[in-house]
Amino acid sequence: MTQDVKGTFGGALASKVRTLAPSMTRSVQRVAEAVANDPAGCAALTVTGLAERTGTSEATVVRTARLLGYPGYRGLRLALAGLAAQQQSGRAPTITTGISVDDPITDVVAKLAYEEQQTLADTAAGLDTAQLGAAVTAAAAARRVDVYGIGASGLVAQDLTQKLLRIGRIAHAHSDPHLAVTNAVQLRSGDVAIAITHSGSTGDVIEPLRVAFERGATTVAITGLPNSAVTQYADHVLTTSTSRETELRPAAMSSRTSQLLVVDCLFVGVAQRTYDIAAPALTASYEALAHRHRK
Amino acid sequence: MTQDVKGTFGGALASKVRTLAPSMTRSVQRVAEAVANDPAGCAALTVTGLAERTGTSEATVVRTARLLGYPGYRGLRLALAGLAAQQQSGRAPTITTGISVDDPITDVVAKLAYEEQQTLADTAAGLDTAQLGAAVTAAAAARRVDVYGIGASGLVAQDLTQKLLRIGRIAHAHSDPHLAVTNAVQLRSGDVAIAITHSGSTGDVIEPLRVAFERGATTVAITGLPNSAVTQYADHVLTTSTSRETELRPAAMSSRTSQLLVVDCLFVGVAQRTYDIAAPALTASYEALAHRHRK
DNA sequence: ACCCGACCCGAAAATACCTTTCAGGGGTGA
DNA sequence: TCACCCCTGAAAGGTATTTTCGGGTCGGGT
Repeated sequence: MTQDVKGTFGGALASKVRTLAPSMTRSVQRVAEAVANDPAGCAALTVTGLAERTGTSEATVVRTARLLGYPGYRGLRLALAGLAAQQQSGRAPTITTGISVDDPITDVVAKLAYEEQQTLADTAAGLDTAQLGAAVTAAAAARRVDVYGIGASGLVAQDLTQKLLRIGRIAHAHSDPHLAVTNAVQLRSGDVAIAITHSGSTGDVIEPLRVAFERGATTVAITGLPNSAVTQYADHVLTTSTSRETELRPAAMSSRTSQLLVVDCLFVGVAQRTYDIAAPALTASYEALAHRHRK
Repeated sequence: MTQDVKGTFGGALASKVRTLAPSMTRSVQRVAEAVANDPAGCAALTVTGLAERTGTSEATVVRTARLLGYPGYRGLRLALAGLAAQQQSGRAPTITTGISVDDPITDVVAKLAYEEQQTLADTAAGLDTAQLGAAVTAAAAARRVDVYGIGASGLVAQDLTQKLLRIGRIAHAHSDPHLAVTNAVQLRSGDVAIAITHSGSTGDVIEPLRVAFERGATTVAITGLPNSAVTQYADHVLTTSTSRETELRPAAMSSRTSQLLVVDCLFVGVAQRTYDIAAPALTASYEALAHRHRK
């Protein structure tokens, strides 16, 4: 950090200092300047501290605060803290670039959070609610729901399954391609099969969906590429966002966020449609867990 | 629940209050709520004033400030002033209430996306980067990393494991409590054990962490309640945000988002520290998958 | 050149505020 | 029912802030 770049902020306080400067005595001016140049730093100081830093006395500091229109140093300090916060938050949107190797950990957190937020916004914007509604309707009425996913998408599949089970739906997640196909054969009209694949071309996931499709089940594809292979066997296609991946943030990471949002929407939708069953089921599972923790 | 209008702002402080609320006593909670609901108003009050307003004593106010992570009331008050300033400087809160049964599907998508974004922001704001850095350093140097998680947290554990494996780290996820303990016994100094539990009181997850802790491994807890049981065996605690859950959006959902962000940060951090190994490993796994899709 | 008045300024007293200690009270589990 | 623990507020104890006050300096007048 360079030494006094801070001085150029355009707060109301700085202008007040400038206006009043001519009518100030030397010592008071020193204090006022210090305060205008580094609000954040001064906010952290006590009267005594600021007096020392400016080479003056406590009395002078208080006088300065009064002159600037505050009831005392306490008031000035509060205002300073506010300024500091604003200053800091104004600096936040400097996140444009991706994550690089030498980013400090603080930046990593900020950037990741920011990117995931972007992903969520993109997904929400790009989601076809008509398709989603259809998928929800089908899932809410289904005898059973099978979900296929492999690798990172496999976890999303399990997440969906866990939640559907919680609200009394019968759901299964399959990561094993063979078992998936074996189970898909059991499906028939009125059942629902959901395939989750970011690329849309994961053979191991497409295959069971194809089987389910041919057996007459309602099929749903959650994918980032709406024109990919998987969609040809899908009655409803839910599109996840394909945000750019950087070297340190592989595709799996952003696609997962996106997939989870879609899956959550699906879940909440189903819960709404089957509220009479879902609500007590949720309560029951909540209590069961609470009991477990208590013991 | 009271129906204060102001209470819906999404500051880091509000989320911290929510996070810690369960572990708070009545009086402290009263103070915390007052502070979260009206930062600006409280910033203008002295300890005595705030004590009177909340019908408690000065001691309690100071205790609350400490609990929220400030050195004393002075610190809290400064932070409050900052918040107040930020709040005032043009912020359109767009108060979205929770999701209700009769929301159309379009609203569900929008609200879910918004809430998850909030969760991300809160998590990022509340994450202790020093703790995170320490955890990263330990994980980057570890001989092996074991991750414990059950239920929804189990999926997060698997997610972390998958990613660490991708960059050449040796990692295992355990959802089976018995196997987890059995494996924990194998750990020793230089190894890392990570427990993921939202409530912080999941016995099946605490137990293996305790074992790992006693065997001399570096232990990390990822939890929403930083004062909970799990932290007593944790060298480093990473706090996830506890956003309010609604009936249709159970805790598992928001905690998952939060946990995943933390896990991602951990992953990226480790990838940075071990860049020479991580980068080629990522490329290799990417190509292996591309090849698989092509066929 | 000297004196006088006005005004700045900082040391120290006075006060307000914050923090800590301590003992009573209420709830909980045995 | 009893004992225990932990929360809680009253009051003592410490800082931080404010006020007071007297020394010092400077400019103008004699």
